[in-house]
Formats: sequence, structure tokens, C-alpha cells
Amino acid sequence: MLNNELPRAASYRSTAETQTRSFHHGNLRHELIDAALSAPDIGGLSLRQLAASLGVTAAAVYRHFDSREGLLFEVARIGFNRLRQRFASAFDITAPPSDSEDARLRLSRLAHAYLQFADDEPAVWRLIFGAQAEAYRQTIDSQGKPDSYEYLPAALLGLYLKGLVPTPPSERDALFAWSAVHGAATLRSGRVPGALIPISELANEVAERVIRAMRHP
Amino acid sequence: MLNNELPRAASYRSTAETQTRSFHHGNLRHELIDAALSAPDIGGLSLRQLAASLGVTAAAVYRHFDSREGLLFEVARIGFNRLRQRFASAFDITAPPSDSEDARLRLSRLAHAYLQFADDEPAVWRLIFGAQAEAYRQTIDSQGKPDSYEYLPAALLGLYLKGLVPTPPSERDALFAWSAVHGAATLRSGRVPGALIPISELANEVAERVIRAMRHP
DNA sequence: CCTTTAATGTATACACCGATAACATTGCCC
DNA sequence: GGGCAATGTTATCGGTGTATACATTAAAGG
Repeated sequence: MLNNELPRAASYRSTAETQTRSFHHGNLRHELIDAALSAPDIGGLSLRQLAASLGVTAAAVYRHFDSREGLLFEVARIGFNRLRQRFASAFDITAPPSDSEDARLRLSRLAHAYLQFADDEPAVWRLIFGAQAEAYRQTIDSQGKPDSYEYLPAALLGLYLKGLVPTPPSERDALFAWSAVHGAATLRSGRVPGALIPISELANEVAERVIRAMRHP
Repeated sequence: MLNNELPRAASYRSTAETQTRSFHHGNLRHELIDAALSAPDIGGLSLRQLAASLGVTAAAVYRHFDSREGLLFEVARIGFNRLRQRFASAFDITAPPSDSEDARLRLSRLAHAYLQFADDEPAVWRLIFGAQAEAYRQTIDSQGKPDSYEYLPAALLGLYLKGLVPTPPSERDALFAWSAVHGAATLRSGRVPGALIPISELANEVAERVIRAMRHP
């Protein structure tokens, strides 16, 4: 085909259409990932359907990924990065909290980010924290930025620095806080009735109780 | 069937062997469930392999279940019953705690049961609390016995009755406690490094912190 | 500009999967 | 014992992931 006028990189439809395109797709790898990220059930998606939805044969996928699992690993990696970005938006990890209210807010906003992510991208959430969580966790790539796992300890440390809890946070404190937040997100994601309250409310609730749990008797 | 265990004549081998058998297997439904319960990845098992492991054709499965999903639903139902039985072993829900130490122990033992279940039967755990948790939750069949969801509120009420917490437990209290325990089990099941401490230790830790979180500031 | 070459698509085939339909065998009840 | 319902088997279908061989094209170099 000498029809070369269409810019190859960005302007193609994501869905298979009657529109002719050159032999080379031009952006297949990216669009495969993109389509997978938008799938309602990422872990259960079919390579052939995915490829067909982009107007391409299933075998073409193998020019960009070793296997179906390889694609899912890449999707998981991006999913973790998205979560980390939400953590980064929750608060600036490089600066200490301004006051005790800010310290409180940081933890609450972190919980909120966790819950909102599960709500906004349930398929990605289920992928990275589902049955294969252990495997996908190894795809985390922080690229020099603060690691996802640093935010929670930082938030807890902020509580201590502003006098909200009497002792510096231990690893156990972080584990418990993480458990509580992750559990809340999981129950909400699983539509457990009691957990279906507004996210901000649930985030505050969890944060407040985590703080209380760190105060000694 | 009165029991969720599989009490039928146990004389058949579970694995396909050269041993001759009559045309009729005799116990196929139970052995299918049993084999599925023992599979390392229940949600991902193959009907054909499962049938073959019992020396039977794949089509035979459809004499006992509508579909693969139908089998998984039955497995999930039994899984929930097993979890409930562990809760029942944790404490007698019909009797109040004897003293404050007993009330404390009840919560800890409940958390322990949760964690131990995830540890003992990870595949069942992942099935019933995995991506399809919402669907499988509907298979819960309490058969007149106390429902699984009653144990946690009962344990929290026991704390109040023995003066360990100042107010009667609210639904929010129960939700938070459940979140913390479920989150801890999930992280441990996912081999998150910090969560790989002895179960009894983790159970005590979580229980103690849940109690602390219920004390008002 | 033209040739070469690597990148990236297609066509085809294979083994496996869940599911259905038609047929075979057998235990059980009258 | 005869018939029937239960429960196996065989054959087949469409769908899936994947490997291999081939086709097309963009890009690089003289």
C-alpha cells in the first residue's frame, strides 16, 4: 500500500474497523497494553480477542511479548506505577508534615488513594493484588522515585514527629496499618455490604483507628 | 448430605491407575470435589486433567455439575464451611466469655483461625477470597449453624462485656476488625516479607491492635 | 536511489480446553 | 428378568495460547 498519509504513531482507532491500515500497525505494543489495562477482567482476557479488537492477528502479539503472561506482567508493572503515582499525589514524601493535622491527613489521604485506586481501576487492582500478587509484586519498578512501600512508613513516622503517637513506628506498626488499609480496600472491592460507604469516610475511619491502635494502653 | 466432608466409600484410588474398575465410578462427584480441593490452583484447574486424574473422561464431569463453574461453586461452598468450622473451634459463640482474658483470647483465636486457614489451604483461600469472591460469597450455606459473620461481632461484644473496650461494638468496629484480620491474612498469603512471622504472633498482634483501636482517645 | 535487512505483520498448524450430543453400560426397582 | 434412570464413553465443536514459516514494509547504508 502506498497510502502513507496517515500518521502511524497516534491516530489509529483502538478498535478494529473497516478502515484500512498499513501492514505494520505502528503502535501495537502500546495499544495492546492499553487495551489490556481497560479490559474488565485483565487476568482472564484472551490474547486472540485482544488482538482482534486491535485488528491484528494473535500471532502478532508475540512480536512484542514472550507470552500472554509476559503481557500481563507488563500490565502489572504499569498498574503498580499508577498506584505509586497516586501515593505520590497523596503527600510529598520528601518533606515532613507541617503540623499534627497534616500528619493525620497524610495517612488518611494514603488510605484514600489505596481505596480510590481499587475503585477506579478494579481490574488492575484485582490483577496486581489477586492470586498472582506475589509474582507480579516482583515487577515493581520504582525508576528512582520513592518506592510505594515507603509512603506508609513515612506517614506513620509523621504521626510520631507531630506527637500523635508516643513511639516511633515499628515494622509491626507498618504491617498492621497496611493490613488494615489493604483489607478495607479488598472488602470494599469485593462489595462486602458494610464496606460500601463513601471512600473518604472509610479512609478517615481506617486512618483514625490505625492511629488509635498505635497509642499504647 | 449432612456433612461437608466426603464420607463416601473410600475404597477407590484418587489417582488414575491401571486398576480396573466397573463402568460406573461410584463416587465421582465426591472425588471430583475432593481432588479440586486438593489442587494447587483451584480456580485455574482443568476439567480434563481433573477428570483424567480420576481415570474418567471429561464429559463424565457433566453428569454431576452443570459446568466447570458449577464445580467451583460447590468447592467454594465447602471452603466456606471449613472456615466456619474453624471459627466454631475458636470459641463457643453461644456462651459469653468467662473473663476479660478469655474475651481477649477469643479475638486472638479468631484471627488465628483466619490466618491458619489461609496457611493450611491456600488454594481454597484464594478461591473463596479471590477475584470471584463476591460471587462465591453467595454460596455460603450455614445450615442452621451460626453464620461465619457472627463470630467477629460476638468476639468484639465479648470485649465490651468484660470491660476491655468502653463502648458496645458498632458495625464500623466490626468492619475495621475484619479488614485488619483479612488484610493480614492476605498479605501473609501473598508472602509479603513482613507478614511472614509465626501465625500465633501475628494473630496476637492484630487482635491487640484491634482492641486498642476500639479504645477512644 | 536502490538494495539490503531487521522489524513486524499474516497464515497455518498443533495441543489443550470447556462444552454438547449421541451412544454404551450398568445398578436398581417393579 | 425387564425396563429405566443413572452415569459412564466417544466424537465433535468452537475457542485458546503458542510455534513456525512466510509476507510485507520501514529504515539504513552505499
